[in-house]
Amino acid sequence: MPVPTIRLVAREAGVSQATVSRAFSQPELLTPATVEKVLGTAQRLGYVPNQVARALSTGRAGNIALILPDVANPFFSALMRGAQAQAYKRGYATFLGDSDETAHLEDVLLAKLAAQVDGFVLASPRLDEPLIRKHAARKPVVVINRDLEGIGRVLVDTGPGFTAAVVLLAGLGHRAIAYVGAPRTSWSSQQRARAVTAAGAAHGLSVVQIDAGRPSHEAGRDCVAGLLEAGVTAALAVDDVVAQGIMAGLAERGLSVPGDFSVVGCDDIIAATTYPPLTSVNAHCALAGANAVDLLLNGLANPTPPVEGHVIKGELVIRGSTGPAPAPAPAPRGRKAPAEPDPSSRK
Amino acid sequence: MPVPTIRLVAREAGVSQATVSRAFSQPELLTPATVEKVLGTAQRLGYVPNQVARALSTGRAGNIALILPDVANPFFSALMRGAQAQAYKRGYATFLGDSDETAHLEDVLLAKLAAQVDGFVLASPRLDEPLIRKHAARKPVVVINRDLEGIGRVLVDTGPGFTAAVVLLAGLGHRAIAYVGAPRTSWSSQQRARAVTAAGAAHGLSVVQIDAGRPSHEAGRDCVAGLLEAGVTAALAVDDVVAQGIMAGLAERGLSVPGDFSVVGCDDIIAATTYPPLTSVNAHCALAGANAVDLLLNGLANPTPPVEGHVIKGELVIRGSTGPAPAPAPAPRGRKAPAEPDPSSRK
DNA sequence: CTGAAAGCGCTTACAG
DNA sequence: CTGAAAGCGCTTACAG
Repeated sequence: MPVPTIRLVAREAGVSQATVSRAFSQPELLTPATVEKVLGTAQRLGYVPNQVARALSTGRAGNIALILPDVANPFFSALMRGAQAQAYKRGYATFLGDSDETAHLEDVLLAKLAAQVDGFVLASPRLDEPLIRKHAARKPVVVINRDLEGIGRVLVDTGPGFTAAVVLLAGLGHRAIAYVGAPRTSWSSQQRARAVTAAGAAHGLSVVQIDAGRPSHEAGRDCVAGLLEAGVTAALAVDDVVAQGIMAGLAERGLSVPGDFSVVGCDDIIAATTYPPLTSVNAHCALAGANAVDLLLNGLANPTPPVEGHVIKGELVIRGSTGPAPAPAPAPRGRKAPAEPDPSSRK
Repeated sequence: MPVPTIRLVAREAGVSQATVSRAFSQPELLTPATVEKVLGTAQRLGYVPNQVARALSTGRAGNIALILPDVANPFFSALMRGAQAQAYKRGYATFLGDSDETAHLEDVLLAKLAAQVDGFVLASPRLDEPLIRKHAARKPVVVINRDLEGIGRVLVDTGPGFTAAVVLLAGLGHRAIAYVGAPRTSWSSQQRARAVTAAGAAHGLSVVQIDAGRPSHEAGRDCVAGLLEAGVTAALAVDDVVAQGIMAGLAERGLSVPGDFSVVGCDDIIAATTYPPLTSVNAHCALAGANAVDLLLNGLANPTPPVEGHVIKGELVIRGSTGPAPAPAPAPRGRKAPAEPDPSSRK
């Protein structure tokens, strides 16, 4: 059963192809009666305008593409959900390109999809700046969490949230903390590292930085040895996945959170579901995705779009993974220590 | 700067459009010298064949669409990752449609994308059978986790895994267990419920069924009251997200896993990252996605594709959320009980 | 308000 | 092995 085309509808409705076309794209040019007649027979025939033909004719594809490093990461799947929903609302379909954290694949995906989309949303691109600019020169591009002058961008400012987290930890008596980050290429991680360093200095905390590599649960777990060696009592992680990994690594060693160690994450997607629930900086992932799509689509509608930078504030959400600093075990001080030996050694 | 078209390349290379076209799509029909000449000038001009025009002309889009109920669910994001990667490998781009667990949106997405894709992968469709068949009659469709005669499908058979889980629990001394499922529309949930019921009967366990509604962390947490009321000592959940929710609900009430209660999940994406790590049935999500794409694409290549059903076995992975049944508290039995009172009440 | 016709950038029988 | 030409299904000035 062949798909009905505009010709068939025109013939059946007794009008020209142009009229059928207008009934769908510019009904205000037609008599209500004509519109109704055309739409009616279209409905009856199951006709839907062919997007491909429309795209070739108008030069507008009605599609956008979202390129991201890893859909399996909750931050990006939440972001993708927000982006896709918003694009759908505005009549656009969404391509997904997963670059597997690779700059090269990102480049290839951009090139391959260019002809089929009206614009791109690049979430946390791993591409270097010149290449991003090259693609942006050919097709409208909005980047998320990358601050490039002259390119539309949505930035989730998690700095204040991380600062608040450091203040929280300082207030709880922690003196030595760590920031566990992703590789240098990540704008977000750099931003968070800076906030932690600055806030730590301001509150007299010593701060060590650890690079976990590709942000994953394993990466978090694997850096626990380093954390303990460094003698810190709290860690702020680049995201919740890494934070959860750190908690798992601590649990493996019999350390409890927050009793023995405090952990802070970021994104706040899985944070409420971990055990214990993570204190985390909310990154408003879905909103970031939706805003990026809006920025892109508004730019398309506008002949000379002003380049906008949209900033979303990420605030701290305090849950159960942060608590008072543990009393230092190796060198107990205070007068009660000698008078009250460890109960476990009593027997 | 206008995008170069086939005409420009033809003129510059001193050949016809047909020759340029062939140089890209069927070079074996041309002299190597001609191919080289054409490709050279194309390269120099920055020419890339316009996919949209090609699609209109050939009727082949070079795209597929993946429709799923919720990208934010780890099962589907993992599946999407596998599908997208495989499609890319075979030269296809992937549209994502998130139906938000809604049959209607699924229907709309199918219709809107139909003209732009060569086929669909429907993961756990919420659509009723007649509508799925309607769409399958127009465009090649492969469904995942839905058993529809005559339609290509990939089924993850988690039945044996759930059976193994029930056997495990029975061996650990549990006598009353629960299956916490999703709504009736889910083929997977029905399959799992059947396996649990059958295995429970075979091993003399009493089995209660609880419907958690839309599978989510909250849904899992919310059904804990019902679980405890029902007097069961273990729960098997439709997926890991719900299982994790159940663990959270138990923790809220001061119950420990697996000490006081055992929990089993399914999918095995987040299972290794929860605390305690979940005993779970591996659903091979990424593989399912990749296989579905292969099935679809192989079908496209084949003039009269044989309808295949591809079955993936899901096996049980035992971790820390399952343990011996707790001794029944209200009616302690055994001779030692009176002789040895609870130590905590001693003081 | 509506229609006839050209054109979007390709592909592909059909000739030669 | 290569070219001229029709056609894919729309949209949109241009007339009327």
